Amino acid sequence: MTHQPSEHTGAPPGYDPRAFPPFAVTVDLAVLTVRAARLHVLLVRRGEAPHRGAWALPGGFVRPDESAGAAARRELAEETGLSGSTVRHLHLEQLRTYSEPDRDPRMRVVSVAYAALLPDLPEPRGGGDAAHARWTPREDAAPLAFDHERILADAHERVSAKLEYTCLATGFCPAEFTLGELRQVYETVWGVPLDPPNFRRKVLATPGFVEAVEGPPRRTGGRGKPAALYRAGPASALHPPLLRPEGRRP
Amino acid sequence: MTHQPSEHTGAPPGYDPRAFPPFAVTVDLAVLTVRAARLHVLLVRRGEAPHRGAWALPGGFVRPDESAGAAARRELAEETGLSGSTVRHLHLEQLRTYSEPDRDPRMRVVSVAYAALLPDLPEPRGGGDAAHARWTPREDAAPLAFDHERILADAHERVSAKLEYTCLATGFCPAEFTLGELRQVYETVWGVPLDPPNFRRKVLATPGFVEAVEGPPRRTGGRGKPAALYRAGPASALHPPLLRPEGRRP
DNA sequence: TCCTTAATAGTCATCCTGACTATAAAAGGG
DNA sequence: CCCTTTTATAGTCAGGATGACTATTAAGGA
Repeated sequence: MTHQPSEHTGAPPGYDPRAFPPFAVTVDLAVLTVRAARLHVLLVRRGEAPHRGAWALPGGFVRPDESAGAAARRELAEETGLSGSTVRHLHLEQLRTYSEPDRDPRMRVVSVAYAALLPDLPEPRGGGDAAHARWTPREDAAPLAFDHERILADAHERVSAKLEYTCLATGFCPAEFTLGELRQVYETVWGVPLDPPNFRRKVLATPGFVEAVEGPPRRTGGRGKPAALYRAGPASALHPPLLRPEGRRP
Repeated sequence: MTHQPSEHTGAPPGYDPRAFPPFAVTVDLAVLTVRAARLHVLLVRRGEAPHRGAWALPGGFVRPDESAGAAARRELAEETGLSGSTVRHLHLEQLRTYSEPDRDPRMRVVSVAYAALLPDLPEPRGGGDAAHARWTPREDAAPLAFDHERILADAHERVSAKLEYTCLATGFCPAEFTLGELRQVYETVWGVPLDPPNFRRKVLATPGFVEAVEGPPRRTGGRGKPAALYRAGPASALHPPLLRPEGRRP
């Protein structure tokens, strides 16, 4: 990137280097969490045209002195009210960039989309007036403004895929969690039930995925035998991967 | 996205919707091919400051009326002289967007990077004055202008990963190819030798990956027993994946 | 003709996974 | 207090997939 306009770039001859085509650059965030065994996404209600009153993914303009990733973290902090330290450390994944010329009816805007995973469910308290932010079940997130349904679908697919070969799932969990909760994350994001013994075997057989927490098997909450607690381990990748059960042969 | 500047986006209060921060948007292309059992990348020599005279990835400004993907295809056609039809059909993969504020010393430029795979080795004949385009062995592609070494590294990693779970490798091959040539693609991109019988077994066991070509086992070229010919099949994904031999346990 | 090279056919043991069965430890209802 | 329900956890078992090898076939070159 950052090319000089010149003949071979396709710019018109005699093109002035400073007279580049002007674009606005924004970020859009697909912030996901697992809540009550359902995948939720953070949505805001638009207060401005176009799509005034419609639900949309949070986002905003990239400022002149920050990268798109920095803008995404700033917007995330503003929308959720999470502490700077929390936002600074959580996983932000750049999805892709959407640049169709007609994405925005007012002007040429390209948007860099990010996906973020949040542990539990801190009700969003927008930094300023953002009581307009709400957790919405993923399947209820329609219609959305602009091409945000597409972005959300891409985010969902990317997260589903990354669960297969990374330890990302622990990002959906609190600091200490049970294997049942971790399994719930997979089942919720993938939308399929998993066999508890097999899931347990696989997770425990992957070095560095999770670490046992010493204490008693406290923290039941519901019925059933109390489960042991684990925390996220140092590993970041899964070898071999934990594949979605899709190629099922009966 | 395409957001209206407003208080909750982080824009200054009273911000005028049209006075968005101005950015230039470019595309950069990591065009890869396998040539003489080595991975090559298409580089151009810069004729303008900054980095005048340095090698760089081909690319250029996105025009006001085209998407980044369309700009990438246009630039690719201009740099390689490939036919419009060829360029229109080959696989272009959006990598990610690079937006560090200091990427370009002259102005604020964000660049959408793409990776492309080309079959054999059509010596690049730039559309206009682009005799400045050259195939360069991937490991010789340094130093490069701007952050292009980083982009190239990201492209290499992305392609390596996609070879594992997609049929992308056939994109490096001509219309008809031998399993040895296909294996060569994997070995070259991954930089590791693969066991020929095992590779063959895996490829043939994946439905739709390749289809046998009827004719005689023509097209030898070198020594050894002549190999049967295949063409790309209809499948696009590999289930289960063909994983890189990295987690080797001795 | 002998040697080298590369494709292709098989073998074998191991690892991983999906499908199940069984046991343990809680909560809740009668 | 006993019984049922629920969830966690321990094992078992067969089949598929893979890595490591051996063997055979069919060219080219010296």
